[in-house]
Amino acid sequence: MDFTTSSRDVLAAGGAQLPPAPARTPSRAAPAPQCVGCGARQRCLPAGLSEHEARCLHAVTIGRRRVRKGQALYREGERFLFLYAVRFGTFKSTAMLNSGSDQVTGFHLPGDVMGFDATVSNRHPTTATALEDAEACALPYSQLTDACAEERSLRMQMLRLAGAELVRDQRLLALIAHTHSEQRVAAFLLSLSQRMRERGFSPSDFLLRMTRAEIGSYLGTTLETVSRSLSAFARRGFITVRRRQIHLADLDALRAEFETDLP
Amino acid sequence: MDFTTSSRDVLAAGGAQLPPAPARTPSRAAPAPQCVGCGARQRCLPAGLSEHEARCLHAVTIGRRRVRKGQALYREGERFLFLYAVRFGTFKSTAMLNSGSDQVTGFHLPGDVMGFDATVSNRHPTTATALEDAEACALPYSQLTDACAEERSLRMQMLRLAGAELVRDQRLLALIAHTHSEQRVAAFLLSLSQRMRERGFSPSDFLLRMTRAEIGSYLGTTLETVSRSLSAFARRGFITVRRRQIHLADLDALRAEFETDLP
DNA sequence: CGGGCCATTGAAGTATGTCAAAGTTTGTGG
DNA sequence: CCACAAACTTTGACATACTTCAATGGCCCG
Repeated sequence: MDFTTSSRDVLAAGGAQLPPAPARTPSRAAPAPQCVGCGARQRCLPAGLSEHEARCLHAVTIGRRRVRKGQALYREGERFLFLYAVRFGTFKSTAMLNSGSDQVTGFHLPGDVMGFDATVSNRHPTTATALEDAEACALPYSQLTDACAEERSLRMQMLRLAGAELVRDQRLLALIAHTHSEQRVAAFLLSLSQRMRERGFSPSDFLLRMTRAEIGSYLGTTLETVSRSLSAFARRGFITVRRRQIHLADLDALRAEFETDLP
Repeated sequence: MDFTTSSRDVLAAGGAQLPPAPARTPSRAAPAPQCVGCGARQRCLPAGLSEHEARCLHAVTIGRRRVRKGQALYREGERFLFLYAVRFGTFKSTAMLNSGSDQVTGFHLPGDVMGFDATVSNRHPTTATALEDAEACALPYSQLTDACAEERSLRMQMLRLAGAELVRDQRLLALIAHTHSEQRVAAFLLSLSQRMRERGFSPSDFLLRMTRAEIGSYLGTTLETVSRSLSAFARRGFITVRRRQIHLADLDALRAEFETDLP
């Protein structure tokens, strides 16, 4: 990890943590057979693997699951059989609280691999819901761990992806535990911007696929506070907001906002 | 995972999530050669593996590292070479914030395996410090992933341990994001109590190895609030506190406290 | 085109952070 | 072994960021 920028990537997705691809294949990951032509390939499971190394994925039968907006890819409590890699679209992960309400634990963009948290109990501890029409690859966990026997680099990639999620959660924890709400919202926007950039989208203009309430739940605050923070940023000229449409007019100002007065 | 009690194990350590041992060896995990005689064995890496399965750990040279109170086992930014399994003593994990102050990201008891968060970047993103004189096993990560080639169950155990930490962080996140400070402190005490029980210590009488400030940092609040919460519990007769010595007089009342008025 | 969801904004109440001071324990060095 | 210093904890008073409650308006989808 590049520690000089770590403070700016507080909420970066797991994929953002991957080291650069080996020099041999500088700008694109080696294609696993089923992955050829997938737009998310370079941020997904085969990322960073050589062609030879990715060959062991031949043995894995990868299914595709189309999910409509609002529908669940898997639900809390379901048996754990697959890891899921986002092909396109956006997902949220949620966990039910005692009270019955939902806590949002993550947002997932193309290339993200979901489901590592199910390895403990063989049940999914969260529900994954599509925030727009989306598609994911279903990776049979059993076959995947079998494939790991052959290729050391795949073994390490699996643990790396799990570790990436761990780091992401730790940073979110630090953010929520130690900053004020405006800084959290700023960090959220910066993180999303960075993830959009990494996926080839505009880092300064994008559509929020989640509601203010979902952002609030994720950041440990209320929808009103999120809305007020966005309005405050807009008033100060950092951003333009119109409903879900976000334009980041001054990324540096936003970064400064996020870095100020930490305890 | 047992979902009926999940709400009570909010902060449970990774080890707490392991499924029961196979019927063949009901009450003790199969010994890896170096692990024979280790008190933490049943909650550690070889937990749940059969004797045959644990044999592949032969090839792993396990070193022991003695650490005095206040000293670091590894530091943030150091190269990632080993996972560490706690033999005895208590550790805290901390990450430096922008401001230079430390955020506590976890407490680790015997049997806990630390370091999975380093798999992403090949650097430790946190510092592990002993809260009392302690000892840990250093597991060479490279050898460990090699050993995974042979044994499927070891591969799964590795991912399971990483996933356990993930679940723990997610629950802590939900706790901090969605509860008031007294509930967090109650949950912290309950979690510690549970972890003590799992390790064969008294679940109702134990010594806190961490300061109020460290608890506060971990729970996203201040040392004063932690102190006030403990005093409040004591005043209501749920617990007795004397400095670091804790006696849980009424576990059920504490659970009720923790479960009340979630949003 | 209408109903429901979503977002914005205001006003008021409150939990908790902050500042401060005193007491207690632990550790250290003479 | 004692004495002093440093670190930790407790408790109080005050300030404030944020939640809560409420009302309005806009947008989208059926």
